[in-house]
Amino acid sequence: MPKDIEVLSSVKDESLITIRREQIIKGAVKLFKEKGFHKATTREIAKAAGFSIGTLYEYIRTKEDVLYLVCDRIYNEVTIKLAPYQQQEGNLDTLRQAITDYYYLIHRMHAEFTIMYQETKSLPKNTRAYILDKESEMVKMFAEILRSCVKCGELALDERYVQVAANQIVVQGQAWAFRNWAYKHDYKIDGYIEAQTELFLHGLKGFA
Amino acid sequence: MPKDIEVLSSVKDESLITIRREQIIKGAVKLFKEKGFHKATTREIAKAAGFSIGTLYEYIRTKEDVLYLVCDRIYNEVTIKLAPYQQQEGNLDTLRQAITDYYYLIHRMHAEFTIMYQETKSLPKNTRAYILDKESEMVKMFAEILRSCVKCGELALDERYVQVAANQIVVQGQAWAFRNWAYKHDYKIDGYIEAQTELFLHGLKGFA
Amino acid sequence: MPKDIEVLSSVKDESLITIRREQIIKGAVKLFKEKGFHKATTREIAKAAGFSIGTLYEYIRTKEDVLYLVCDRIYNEVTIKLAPYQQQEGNLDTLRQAITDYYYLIHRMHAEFTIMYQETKSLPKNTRAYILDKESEMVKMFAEILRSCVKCGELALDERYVQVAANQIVVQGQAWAFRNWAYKHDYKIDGYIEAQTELFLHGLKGFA
Amino acid sequence: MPKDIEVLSSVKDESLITIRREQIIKGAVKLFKEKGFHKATTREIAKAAGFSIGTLYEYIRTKEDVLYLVCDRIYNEVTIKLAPYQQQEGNLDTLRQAITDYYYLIHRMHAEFTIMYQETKSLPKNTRAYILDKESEMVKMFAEILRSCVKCGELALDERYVQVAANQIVVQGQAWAFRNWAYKHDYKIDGYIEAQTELFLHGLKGFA
DNA sequence: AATGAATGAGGTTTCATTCAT
DNA sequence: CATGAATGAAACCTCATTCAT
Repeated sequence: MPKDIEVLSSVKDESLITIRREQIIKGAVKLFKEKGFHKATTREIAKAAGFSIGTLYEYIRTKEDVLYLVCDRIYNEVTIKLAPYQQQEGNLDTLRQAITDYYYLIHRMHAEFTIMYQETKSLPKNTRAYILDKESEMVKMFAEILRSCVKCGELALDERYVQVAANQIVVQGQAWAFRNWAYKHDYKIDGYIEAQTELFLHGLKGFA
Repeated sequence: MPKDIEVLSSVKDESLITIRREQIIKGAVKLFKEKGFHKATTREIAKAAGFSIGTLYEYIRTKEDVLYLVCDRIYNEVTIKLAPYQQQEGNLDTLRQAITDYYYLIHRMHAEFTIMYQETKSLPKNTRAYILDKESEMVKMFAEILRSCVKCGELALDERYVQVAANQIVVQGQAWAFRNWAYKHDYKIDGYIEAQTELFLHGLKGFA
Repeated sequence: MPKDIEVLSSVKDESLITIRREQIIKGAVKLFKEKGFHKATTREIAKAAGFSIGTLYEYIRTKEDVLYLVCDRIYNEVTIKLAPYQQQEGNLDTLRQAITDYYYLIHRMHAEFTIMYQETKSLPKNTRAYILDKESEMVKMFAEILRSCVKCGELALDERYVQVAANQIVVQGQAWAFRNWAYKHDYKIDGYIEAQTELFLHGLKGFA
Repeated sequence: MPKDIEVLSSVKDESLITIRREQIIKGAVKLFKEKGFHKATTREIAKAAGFSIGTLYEYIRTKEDVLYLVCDRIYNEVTIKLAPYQQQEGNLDTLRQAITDYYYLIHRMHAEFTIMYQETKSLPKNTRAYILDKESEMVKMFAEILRSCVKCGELALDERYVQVAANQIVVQGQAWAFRNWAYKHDYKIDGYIEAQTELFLHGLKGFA
């Protein structure tokens, strides 16, 4: 379990910090989605958050902190959403439900996911590692569900391929966000989830 | 078929342009891979290419041109590599072969693919559209092969899902590049190709 | 009446803007006089104004803005100085007085006038048009005084030539600034004003 | 009499130098008129002249040389045109004729005159002094004609004011070029010459 | 004599960050 | 705690000039 990374703030009042960071994340997501992390200036971020540049720097230390805040937010939501599925015996229905929940979450937060996806490399080394750790955990969670399904006999998936399969679930979910330009004309989220799920389960050969 | 976008050069000698652009692409790929497009400076690009900043600007007009050159290069290679598969009747073997060729190409050019993948949004609007067009063509090509397999009876895939499937092939290939951190401990490219192919064809349920 | 052109500033405090712009104009005039607009660098302008390059750009948006600021300043002063003569019945004494006031102003601001005169073409199109408009207004003002003199019988100047005459007054005044190298050995401003006035009024033939 | 300034050339063939310089001047005048000396690049100058940048530098040593070539050309033409009036006894008719010749020349070469007028300050010190010298000579020539008129009794102009008068003739001529925007709607060159001449001779008071 | 590719100093402008108020 | 003016390093790009061919 990755250790939390603290974004330092010179403000003492914790509840205020929460409020302001909320504003920062909300403004930043909108901005980053429009123009990307690099083309968004700190002044614009402050403005989008609803306060001055000086105030912004009371709650973060560098521009990269803002990006981290956004990424961290995503994984917090994911963690909350998928908590029920962790360390629990499951079957194919559990898997289907986890995928559905995960994909809907991505759909709801597609702006955030796209940003994370495209700007991760802009994070400083340590925070970047932290984010990748979080992502790995998520993969691990899906891997566990897959193993559960194997254990209870509903799936016959060789252990060697559990990793690819779990990664695939995660990637194809994120693809709904970062590759939406390719899907939006032909699919809605429900159809996408259905198609992906069936493809996973039955493969091309058995798919009708 | 998207119309080519010309990167203007003030140098007249076409063969020299080819040589210098080659140097630019090679240097830029290395650099962008290391620090990303935005953190790489034009002077560094020039240095990595092996000449002065002034010379660099004899062969491009803006920094974004360099990124475009890199992206364009990728699709040229892809087009060449996958040309044999275009507009041709095929079966499951054809599909397997196309996927294999495509994934090996990505493996060989993983640096380039990662860059393209993460920096596409930094391209100016028109070149960005051009690149997405190229990507769409590739998806379309895999879609056609899939339809061929359906036609010749080796596959039973409803037309409604051809799009997702084709996109999935493409995305999972690219994932080998941009998500290598997740795969490199457990897979080599051959194993990855094999696993992906089998998953596609037989799905989780029938996979052993 | 030409509409004012706003030079945008990212600073909000209006009075501070006034102060800083004053510094900018003062420094720039000195600098432009010495080396001309093109050879003066923005960094030098900032230094001459007494602050950093970053601060300079808080109060202007482009180097051309500085030139515009200088030109605009001149016409503000001219407008203030010559306001009493506008839209008012006048006679030869009025004319003499207006010329005298105008020429003294030019003398006092000869550096500024020389700059405006030589660098006007460096202004971007719209601001350039604005400046020429202002100049036209000034000519028009002298033309009106001339017409007054005709109306009250102190002058017999055909309407067809009012334009040249008015322009001549303006040009010869500016010549004191931009052509000072030709006059400074033989004239002081008073002698110059006197000579010009008499030449205008009596011509070469009657001049003694 | 100012000593000629040599623009060095690495080409030996004198007649070729003459031809090429002609091309340079012609191209440069067109270019400078359009965008000014500073915004015109040497490459553009070379292109406008009809040859390569390398060749351009066979016939000049610095960009400023081009400007000097243009200015020098003007005074050569003026000298040729006004040669008949030098060191010769004259009367009012001589004066009228000299002015007319001079103003027509300016009209014909208005592009060149405007350039010289606006870019003189961009010349390096020594060539600039040379050009101002040439200008002074011209003023002196008109001054001499004026003195002739006084001597032969057709004019009653105090010696103290000969300088202003001569300068005025020169300046108002140049104004036709550099201030054409102010005149072109109301005058043609003939009307302008007539108006100026009459104003000079009879002044505002006696002008009808 | 003509060419044009190469050079790099230096120009303008941006923007993350600080700090006095 | 909030503000926003000030800072200056550093980015992108231009262009006068050279020199090998």
